[in-house]
Amino acid sequence: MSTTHFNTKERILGAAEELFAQHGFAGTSLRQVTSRADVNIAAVNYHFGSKENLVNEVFRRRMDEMSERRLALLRKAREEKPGDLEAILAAFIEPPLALTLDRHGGSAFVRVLARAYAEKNDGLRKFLSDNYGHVLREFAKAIHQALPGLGKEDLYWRLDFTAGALTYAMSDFGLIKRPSGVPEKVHCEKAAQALIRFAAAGLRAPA
Amino acid sequence: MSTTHFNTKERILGAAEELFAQHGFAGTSLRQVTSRADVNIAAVNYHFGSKENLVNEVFRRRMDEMSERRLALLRKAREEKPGDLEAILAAFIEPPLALTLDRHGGSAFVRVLARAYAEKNDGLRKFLSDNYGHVLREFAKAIHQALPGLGKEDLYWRLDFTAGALTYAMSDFGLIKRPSGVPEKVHCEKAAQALIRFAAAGLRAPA
DNA sequence: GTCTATAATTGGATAGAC
DNA sequence: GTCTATCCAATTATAGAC
Repeated sequence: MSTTHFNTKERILGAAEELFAQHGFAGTSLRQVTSRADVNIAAVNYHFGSKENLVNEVFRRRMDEMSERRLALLRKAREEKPGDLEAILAAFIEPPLALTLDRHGGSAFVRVLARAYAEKNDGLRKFLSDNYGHVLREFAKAIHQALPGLGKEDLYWRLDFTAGALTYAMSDFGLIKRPSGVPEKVHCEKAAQALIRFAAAGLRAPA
Repeated sequence: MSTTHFNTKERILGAAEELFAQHGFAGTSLRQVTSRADVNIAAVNYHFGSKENLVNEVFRRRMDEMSERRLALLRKAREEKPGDLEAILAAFIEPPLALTLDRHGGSAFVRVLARAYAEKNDGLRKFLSDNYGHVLREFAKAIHQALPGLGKEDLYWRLDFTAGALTYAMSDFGLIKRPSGVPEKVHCEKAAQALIRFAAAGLRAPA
């Protein structure tokens, strides 16, 4: 612990996260990373072994926390408001959106996440599916209980649509740009509320 | 015209499209492209001048047709079924999904499109926004007329969510995989119907 | 239009001193 | 743990023969 944020390893992770968000994984060179982190080029291989492993570690650092937060909120929602679809969706949506408000570069990570969805092959998708796939399955189970009338196939389609909408919204693609008068925090809360309403209505649509 | 599909230029475009879908733009080298297209390495610079321009041309080839098809269907929907939200959404969703059924590599292009959304800076986003942004604005207008009660801000949010869901669904990320017993064509039509229902319900949600 | 050959640069990774 | 220096493979791009 202690000054984790200022040692070499953390500086590399932070710089890599920002550059991956901006230029993608293949589009970012280790030289750019070490230059931005203001560390020596050899440090990345010393601490991470390879570029591929650096990519994985960039994910692990945020995903572990985000997944636990999602599952904790889901557990709480199922206890306190059983069958409440909006509460389930909030548990899914809020942790990633909260990252965009994080003081320390979490905002870059949500765009890195969007990148990951576009990566087709490579170890990365397997890494994510292996380590965090159970989270998505847990949410599928909860929504199935909240909407027992919805068939499995439609449920999966609509979950995919929801994940796509979330990814898109998180990455400030698209039409919506934060107006300069509106604070980031307010903008994010609006996004979360809008998405929960949209997805809840979509999930409840007649089959 | 004539044998456009078998000359060098078209072969390069086709090979590039497939590789871009699989490995991204930065992750694909021109040598991979020319190797798969079975043309000489120098041909790509002769025909396209640079890698960046090749990327743009890969987009132009499909986007021109797709955008015209979207606008034509939208025009038809507004004439024949004025105010019919589902018809508007169908006009937006069907052309890209139809590409996945295209005999000649259109299926790769939809994944290339998803890649494009993840590209943050670069000339590509500007190229797409400059050349095809008016299509999205046209759909925004149509939906605004179909749902006059929906405020501008919510409309834009929900349009972004819809575009995200579409992108995600097109790219076979996520949970849904086509079962081996189901033909591609049936799978795509199911996806389109499911998405139209989902998005229509989401757009109609109370503010 | 297509080829060979090569220039000029940049990439990931490592060896070895400190 | 951190540095310099370097290796070696791969990249984009071009020059010039055919």
